[in-house]
Amino acid sequence: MTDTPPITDLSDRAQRLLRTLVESYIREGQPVGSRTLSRTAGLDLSAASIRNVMADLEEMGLVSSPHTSAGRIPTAAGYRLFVDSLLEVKPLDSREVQTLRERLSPELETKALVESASGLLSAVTQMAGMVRVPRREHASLRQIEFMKLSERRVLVILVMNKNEVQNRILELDRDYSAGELQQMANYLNDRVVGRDLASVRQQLLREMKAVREHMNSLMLAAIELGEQAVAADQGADDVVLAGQFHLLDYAELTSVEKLRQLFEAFNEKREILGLLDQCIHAQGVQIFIGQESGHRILDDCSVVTAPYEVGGHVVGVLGVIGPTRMPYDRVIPIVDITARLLGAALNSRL
Amino acid sequence: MTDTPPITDLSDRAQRLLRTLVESYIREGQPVGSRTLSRTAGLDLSAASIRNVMADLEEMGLVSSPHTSAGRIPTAAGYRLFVDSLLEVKPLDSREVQTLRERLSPELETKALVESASGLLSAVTQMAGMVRVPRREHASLRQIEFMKLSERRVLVILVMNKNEVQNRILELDRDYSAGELQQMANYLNDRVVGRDLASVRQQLLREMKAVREHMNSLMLAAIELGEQAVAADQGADDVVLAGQFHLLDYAELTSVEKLRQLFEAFNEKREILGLLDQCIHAQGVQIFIGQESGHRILDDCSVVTAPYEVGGHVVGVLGVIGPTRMPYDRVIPIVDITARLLGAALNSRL
DNA sequence: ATTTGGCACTCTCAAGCCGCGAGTGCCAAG
DNA sequence: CTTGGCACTCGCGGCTTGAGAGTGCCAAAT
Repeated sequence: MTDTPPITDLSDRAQRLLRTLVESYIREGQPVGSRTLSRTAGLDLSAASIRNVMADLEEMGLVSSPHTSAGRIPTAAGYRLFVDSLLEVKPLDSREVQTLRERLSPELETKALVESASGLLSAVTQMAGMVRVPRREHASLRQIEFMKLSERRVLVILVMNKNEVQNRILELDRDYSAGELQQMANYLNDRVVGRDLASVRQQLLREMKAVREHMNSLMLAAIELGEQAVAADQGADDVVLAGQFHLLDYAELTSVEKLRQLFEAFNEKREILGLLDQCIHAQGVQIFIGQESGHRILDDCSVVTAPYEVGGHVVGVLGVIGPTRMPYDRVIPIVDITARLLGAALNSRL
Repeated sequence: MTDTPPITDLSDRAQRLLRTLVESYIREGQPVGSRTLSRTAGLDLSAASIRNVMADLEEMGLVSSPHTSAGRIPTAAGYRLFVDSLLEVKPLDSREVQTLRERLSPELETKALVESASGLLSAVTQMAGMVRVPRREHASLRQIEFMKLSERRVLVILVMNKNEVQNRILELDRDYSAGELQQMANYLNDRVVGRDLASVRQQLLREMKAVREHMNSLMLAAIELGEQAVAADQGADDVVLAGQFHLLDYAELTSVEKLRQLFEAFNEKREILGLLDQCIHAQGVQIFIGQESGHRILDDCSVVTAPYEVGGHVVGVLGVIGPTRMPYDRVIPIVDITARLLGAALNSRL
């Protein structure tokens, strides 16, 4: 009963010391000794007393020493406790929020908006930023049009909202006249407009089965064409990274081999995509410290993510990757606010 | 007369030795001593004799020794001479060409094609690949259509070729009916289709001045709208990079600070863009060794580029960035062929 | 019972030293 | 002109050493 929430095991003093230690290590990047703690923790204890506490903390697996006579550094568990119970999150000052808001203008088109968000995350935190591009399942469809390109090729135009238009080129099974295409578009517009892509797709599939016999072939073709048009959300399996190079600044990641692997992973994106997708259903900011993310390559890193919403649905995730000793008190609100602002920007153009 | 083409100053023997030295250094990455050269150059000379030649080469600034008792390594000038006069370019074997050709299928849309090219360059050479996206000035226009989105917003669709469609959203000064938009489109299609963007733009500007008075206002509006539509080739100022992480493998670039700057430059792209633009008018493969590129960040790198053409016009440049000791004999034909294949792929879908 | 000063101990890190190996330059003999 | 020989230089890995930082533990003090 006393070991699952280790916080109850910890005296105020131990908590205070752990907190000071973590803060100091995050700031300086160097092991913290008892002497330093006795000076900075404001507890008016001698170094010797502090050493006793540190020995306890070490036994609990919250801190460790790189070698006998270095100070202590937090372990992953130490960071975890720190983040969960000891951290005081600094609210961003309104000037910073204002800057973020300006750079995430609803006027931008989706891609630019996402790139801007990723760039901002990296610039503001001095770490790597990442944004999972928004899923479109719940984006509602405003209008659908066909445009004949050549005999069997037709351009499908899906108008999503004020600032976003998608188009796809489809290969048809036979030649349709411009008039036929217009009819098909009208037919589809009648029954899909204002609905979201996912439900449109479902409905089209349903209708296709239901009316196959007693329906004229043009309608059937229309449905099929519509289905094809809204089917694959191509390119949606993507994530936009920015500022990876910032990670070169952190000495603790300096094993060239590790760095290489990390950058290779950034290049491939697959792993990052998996990471982000796995926390798309979490509520609010989520933090993975060290191995918690489950991805080997990120063992020495921490990841802070937050989902963002449009129209009440989570449509994507964004976050940053940095060293485990990142300034969580700043990073957490930044990621949080950026997610809200990105959501808001996407939302306000529906 | 004897100093501009230093090749005439060099005895056959010296050339042979320089060549062997450069090849060996490119392969091994380590200073080459006289002993090694005497064994590998196939000249049947003792190490002592070779030392004499090496002293000459050093005096000419073609090689240098990192310290008294290491072997010699090529200087930038040495690489230059090697590349200009001593290099035997290996033709790619047809299997490799075939692979490249398959991955650069004309079926892909422009963006995918460019990304594929960049990825291939990096994967095949194990260095960083880069592709300047094609300019569209000379891309001919097939069709132009307008689609009304809301009162004053209209979607302009520019059909460029079989696999490429551009669209832009324009804000209008007044409300046009769907019929008016159709008329405008017809008017524009009559006079622009099949011409390239640049000349279309010029013509529209000319007509705008010429007919301002005795023309009905709809035509004038059509011209203005058309002008706006083809005006800015947005997003064309771009370059697609790939495989930057490969550069982490080369020990000679291992000063973390330099690497950081390099990756920062990759991130910003501006500098890379400048580099590529500066060699867009060169014919065929161009090589910058060390400082020759004029960009500080690339002092320890070499750059190999080649422009690619569509319809007889150069529309872009591609290339690779790697260490000065890159295997030029392989890299040069790879860059060359990739440029040709990319051009061909873009061309065959006009 | 907790806190503290003291002390012995451990370990890293930087500096210095040493000998090896690789390579050079030069010279005199071939 | 070429070559073997020889003295010399220099970087590198290994070893030692001393300083500094920090720990753990104990006995005395509060």
